[in-house]
Amino acid sequence: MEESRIRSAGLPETPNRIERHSLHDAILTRLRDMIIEGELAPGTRINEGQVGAFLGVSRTPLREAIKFLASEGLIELIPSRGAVVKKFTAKEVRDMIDVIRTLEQHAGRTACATASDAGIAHVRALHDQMIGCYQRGDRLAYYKLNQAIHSAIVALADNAALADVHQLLQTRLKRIRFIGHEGPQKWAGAVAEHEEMIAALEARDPDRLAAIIGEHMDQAWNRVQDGLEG
Amino acid sequence: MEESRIRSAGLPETPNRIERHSLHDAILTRLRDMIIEGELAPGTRINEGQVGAFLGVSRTPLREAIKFLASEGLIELIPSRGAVVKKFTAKEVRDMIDVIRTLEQHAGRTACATASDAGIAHVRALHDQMIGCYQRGDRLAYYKLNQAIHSAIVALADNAALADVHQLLQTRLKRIRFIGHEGPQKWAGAVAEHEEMIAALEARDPDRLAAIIGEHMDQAWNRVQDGLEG
DNA sequence: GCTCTGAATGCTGCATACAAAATAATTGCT
DNA sequence: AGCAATTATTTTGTATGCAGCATTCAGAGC
Repeated sequence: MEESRIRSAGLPETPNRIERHSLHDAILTRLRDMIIEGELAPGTRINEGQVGAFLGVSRTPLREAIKFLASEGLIELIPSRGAVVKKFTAKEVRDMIDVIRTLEQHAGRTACATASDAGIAHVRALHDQMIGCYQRGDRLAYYKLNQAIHSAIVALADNAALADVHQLLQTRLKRIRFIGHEGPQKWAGAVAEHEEMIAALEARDPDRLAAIIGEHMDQAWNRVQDGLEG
Repeated sequence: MEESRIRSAGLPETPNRIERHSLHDAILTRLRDMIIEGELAPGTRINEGQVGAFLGVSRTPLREAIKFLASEGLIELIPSRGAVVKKFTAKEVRDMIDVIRTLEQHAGRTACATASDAGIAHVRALHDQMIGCYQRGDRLAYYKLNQAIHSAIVALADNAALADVHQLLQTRLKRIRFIGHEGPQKWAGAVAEHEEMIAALEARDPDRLAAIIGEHMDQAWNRVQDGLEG
């Protein structure tokens, strides 16, 4: 029962068909990726027919996924006119980073007080991996591990709501950060800041950790800003 | 490119097109209300056929609304088994309040620095109204104004992302808070705390404001806890 | 030449129809 | 009677069809 399903005739050769068991999750992830990677640029109106045919699914589950992403803030719903990929202004991006900073600082403080040694060691392990990526110059893997580390620190706080909202904003920003290619010296700086973060975490020094996170997010804003202005 | 808008030039800027999003928003609000008011109790499995018939809509837009609410965290999706109203544990509630405290404190600090006098005056006005509700013993109106005030303070920070995530958690908590009926003395305490909050805001004293918000959220947790156990 | 009007087209929003999965009911066997 | 297996029924998941709104474009009127 491999290919017995929908055959959208006459569309791009590459089978972009979806393989998972639940279409809902699959469409969701696929759409998110398409938005993050810029395949669906901000401001783009999502044509249900076209996108549905492209993904090889009918409009019904696609629309459900669109509604879900709309609630996540990646997509904007316009009455009787469908959905467009949300376009973020510079201020909105700065505001998002501002909130993420607040959340991570709070998470960090909590983590210093409550996290297990094993949990902290796990973050350290991720960090070591990331160092490897840096030395290898593997930007994509670095990028992913970077996000993973920030999420891991938030996870140390053991607060589902905190992790939720952090993840939400992180997702909204992903496309933006995906663009930001900092130069080598800034990259080195970012790595150094990470090193300091882990150190403060291992020392369980909440104020120092919060301070570094604050710095780190400021830098993130600078990098993004450069990327936005070109 | 100037978009498609400038057609009939003499008419009001915003066409009063209330409700052509019709069903989607309507179902959304209705479902949220049903959940908040307990008509759909936590843990309840949502039968699409029944609920759809009850609301007088077909399953298609209902499912879209369910997906939306799932993304908001009010509903949980279980593969091939539909949707159930999310049931929050005591820890989850405490964690949500913890995050809300952090967000409101940050909002308060920002507001002290950047809010306009008019904006602060508006919060004061809401507060005065709320006092009226308190004196009249109008719990429902008080409850709604209470939420409005907290949202207004967050709004003063002029940060859309902040407002978004705050609103998100606020919504998740609504049903819980809706239950919590504190006794008269606690109610009086809450009113007093609000008074202090507004005062600190008018004085633009960020640390004091943050401290009071912290206290206030601790109290909120107490009240909720009583409600959960009582 | 320009604006306005109205038909044509495409797309969204909703409902219905159909397929697959899960739950409930029933039968058959020990 | 108890339990397993199987069938029936309910419910979810997906596709398709249809009506109405929006956008476009052609032509009439100025």
